[in-house]
Amino acid sequence: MPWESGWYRGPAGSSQTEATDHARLEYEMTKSKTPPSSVRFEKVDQKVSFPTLETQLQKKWKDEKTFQQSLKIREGRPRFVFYEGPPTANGKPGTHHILARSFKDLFGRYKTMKGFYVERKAGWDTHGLPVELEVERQLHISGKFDIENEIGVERFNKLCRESVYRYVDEWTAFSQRMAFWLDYENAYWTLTSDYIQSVWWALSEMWKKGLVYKGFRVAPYCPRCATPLSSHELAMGYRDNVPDPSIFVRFRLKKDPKTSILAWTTTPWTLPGNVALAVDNDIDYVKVKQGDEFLILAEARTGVLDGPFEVVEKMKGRQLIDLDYEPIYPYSVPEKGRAQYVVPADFVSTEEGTGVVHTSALYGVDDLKLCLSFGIPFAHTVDLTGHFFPYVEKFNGMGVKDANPLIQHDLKERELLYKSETILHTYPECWRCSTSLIYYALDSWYVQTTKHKAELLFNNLNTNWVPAHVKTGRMGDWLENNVDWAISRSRYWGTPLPFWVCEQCKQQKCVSSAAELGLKEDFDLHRPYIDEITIKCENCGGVMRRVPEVLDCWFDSGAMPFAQHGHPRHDTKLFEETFPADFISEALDQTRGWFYSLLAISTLLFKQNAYRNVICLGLVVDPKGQKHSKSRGNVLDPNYLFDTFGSDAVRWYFYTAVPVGENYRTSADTLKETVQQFLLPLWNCYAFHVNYAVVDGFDPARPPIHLAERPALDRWLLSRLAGLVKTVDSKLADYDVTGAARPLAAFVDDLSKWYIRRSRSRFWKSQSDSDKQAAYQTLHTTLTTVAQLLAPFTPFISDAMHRNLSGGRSVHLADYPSVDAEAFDPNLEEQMAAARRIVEAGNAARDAARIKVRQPLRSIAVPGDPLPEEIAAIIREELNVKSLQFRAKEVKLDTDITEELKLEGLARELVRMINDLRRQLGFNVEDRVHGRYEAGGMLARAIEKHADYIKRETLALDLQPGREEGFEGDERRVEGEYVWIGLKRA
RNA sequence: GGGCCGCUAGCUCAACUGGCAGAGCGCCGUGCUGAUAACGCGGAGGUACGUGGUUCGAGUCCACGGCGGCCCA
Repeated sequence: MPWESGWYRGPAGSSQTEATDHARLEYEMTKSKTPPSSVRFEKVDQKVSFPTLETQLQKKWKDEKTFQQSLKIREGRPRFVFYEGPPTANGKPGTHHILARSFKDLFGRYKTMKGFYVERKAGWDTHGLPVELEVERQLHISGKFDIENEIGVERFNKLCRESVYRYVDEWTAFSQRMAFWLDYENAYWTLTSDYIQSVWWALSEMWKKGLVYKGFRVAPYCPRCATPLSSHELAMGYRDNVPDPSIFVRFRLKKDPKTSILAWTTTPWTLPGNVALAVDNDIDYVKVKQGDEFLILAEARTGVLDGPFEVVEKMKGRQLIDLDYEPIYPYSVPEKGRAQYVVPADFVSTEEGTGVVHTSALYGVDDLKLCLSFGIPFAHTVDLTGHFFPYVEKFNGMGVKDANPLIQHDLKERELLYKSETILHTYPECWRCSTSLIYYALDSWYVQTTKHKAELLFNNLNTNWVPAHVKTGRMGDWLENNVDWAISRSRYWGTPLPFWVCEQCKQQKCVSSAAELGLKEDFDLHRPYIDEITIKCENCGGVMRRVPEVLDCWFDSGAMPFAQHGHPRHDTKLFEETFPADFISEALDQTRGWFYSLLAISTLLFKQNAYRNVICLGLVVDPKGQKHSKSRGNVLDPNYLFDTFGSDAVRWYFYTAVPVGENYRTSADTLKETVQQFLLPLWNCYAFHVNYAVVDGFDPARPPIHLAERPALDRWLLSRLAGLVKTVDSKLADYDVTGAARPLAAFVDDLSKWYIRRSRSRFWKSQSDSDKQAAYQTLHTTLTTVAQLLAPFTPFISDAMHRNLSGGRSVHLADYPSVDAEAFDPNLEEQMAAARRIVEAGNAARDAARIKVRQPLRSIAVPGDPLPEEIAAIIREELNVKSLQFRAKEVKLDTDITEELKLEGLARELVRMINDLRRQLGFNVEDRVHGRYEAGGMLARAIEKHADYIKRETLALDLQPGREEGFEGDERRVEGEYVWIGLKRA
């Protein structure tokens, strides 16, 4: 690994820190208001290991309590309110969790640096089916029967609690490793009594408004988990190309058994529950003859018939209404009431099937509605675990899916099966356990969100979504199709529903606190303990018992704005100060999850949304665009990324890689590129500055050289910097992270590839003049400012830089940089851009002429308007030409090399050779040397003529001909001639 | 079946309101280098998913279709 070695070498050795004499500068000191407090830089190792650096800083932050300090210095300032969407404390954190946490942390730090007080309370979502399933796996049990009869609810919930605690520790370590600053010590947990009671309070408020009701409703239902699924859970489990039977069944008419109505279904197991057939009044139906049998079906659907047929009669659907047919099974209808006849319905279509819909009251949304409206009696044929009841004798105890083929077989034997096929369609399965869902009618508690749909839409409209299209697209669309929120779950580990029902008079009551039940504060409000609490009915004096269900855990997390503070039992003021949130951020799979539950609860209780700004992130996927999954084996281990590249690299990747909202095609290669393209060049700029500053004893506390007196290159950089500060700050203010981060990357690129490239000699030259001082001051200001700009993005590397550049002060306690308007110089930036275009053309011309840059040339002529001399000088130096003319037709390089130019070129070759030798011999950049040489011809003349230049560039005190004892040397070929150079440290 | 997003070089991504298709990585050549495991210059590499339309002019706007992702049903 290239960046594997340690970072700081520790305090540098005295030979390195000792400022050399030539660096003792005489500055034109103007007035100095404060006595300069010298900053002593620590030497920086170029070969940095970011992971090592990060763990060292992590420790430092912990020891110095930097996070707490950053809050303390903003106490009393206006708040910026952030809500932490609690991760489910179940399962290990993955790379995709770094994404949302990077964005959350970014704004916490940014707003703190902007002077806001940004409390950040961690939170853990601790209830719900995922936790239960994990415990089921650990115990090797499965389903409600095992939990209730083998383990017991008490022990089961105890294990759920323990499981949650285990994962929270892992999450905390993970979050801190990626520098996600939250208050972990005062995290909110959805399982605490305080939290539960806040949730109860919310439910009781909704109850008072008449928004909570119990319904007998058909819902997607997992027979394995024995619980209905909410619509957002349902959304997670659709699977394509699920094979299912597709069968056509004869329903023989009572008055004419040779004639059957043909109905179609993909769920044979619902046939024992058949209570009616539905047709559309206005659809055209036909009676056809096949052999000696007659079939009735929609005219448009006769294509489903096998073999030839003869139409013997045409009719409208309404003519079929009220026809009685022979029940195909006797199980589904109680003794009283009329069933098993043809009814009209508006949901019948001729797009598939036969235009006749088999209706089984309890296993379809439309079915139940229809039966209720016609008063058709019905009874369940399938129990809560998806098995047939004993009175369904033929299939007693069978699971519904297993029964499908048997039912088909049975119908076939009785000549009721017209035909059977298999179809592939999209069908939902349980998002946790992958069991095929069934639609099943059962008791369920609902919050009537549809009553406030207009408000939900309105509040959403007043929320700032990033990216913007989510507001009216994904989220708006979802709200338009709002259905009442099914909040109950027939499970164990969750907030118990605080609803008590009287055994005698069925009176219902919603409780809002433990005290109301006469319970002490330390009472565990979970099942099974809460189930034992009864209260006396105010209506009839009877016994009220709690309903058995627990709460959808999305309601838990959606209640966090107030529940995290125990509102209203504790600290109502704190809640009011921190509602609504200024900012939240999660991945876009939360549209139907947390984004919705926050909006819904806040709208119902407080008539406004719980968040003002929300960043909705894409997903982390593999390089092919596929979602990470264990079965595909394409999971990226976050700890591998942390240990290999560091968390700054991962964060920076997420800020810059794609526009917010898009998916991240992530791999080790993309992270490696991030390090090489951004972090290493940044670090190298910093190391360059510090290491020369150490040598030269640069003191940043000295009064700054006035801007106007600094060279063009410095003024250009500071102008670019001013523009950068403005851009980054305003983009962050707009929650445009990519728009802020990418210009930062471009700036560091310019800094490295142009400013430092063109300024190197200013730093290593021996003279200590104001030009050198200006270079140091410019670079120091720039790097310090860049570190501050970067602090919210890459908190580790920026702090390492900032501490060393500013005498140990953490960047996270600094203010965010403000724009130096004086430095802004668009004209100069344009000139510099022109200069760089000229340099590009000039280098290309040199390349075409095959003349190396070390060989000085007399002149170059370029097109375009003249640039100021200061800029022209930069171009001449970069292109190594004596003169530069403008307004030429094309780039014209004078390629005539005179002897004088040749000698100069050779001198420059020798400088490079000597410096290379210095490096080979392990000399430090500031070491003075003695030099000896052996050369002939042109080379000797070059050395003689340009001795001063060579000595200056190589820090040689002397350069004498002849070999000598004690000089280490090297023989090389330069321009076809041999030369020997020997060096000795002075 | 519907909604949203995307599709540009081998890969990852740019291009303000329509105005000569770009960068980085990778590849080849070459140069430069006492900050850089870097950098400069040149080269190879493009049917901008397809079709049709609007326009003097479309990667960009419109329509239809395809593919991928997410969501809804």
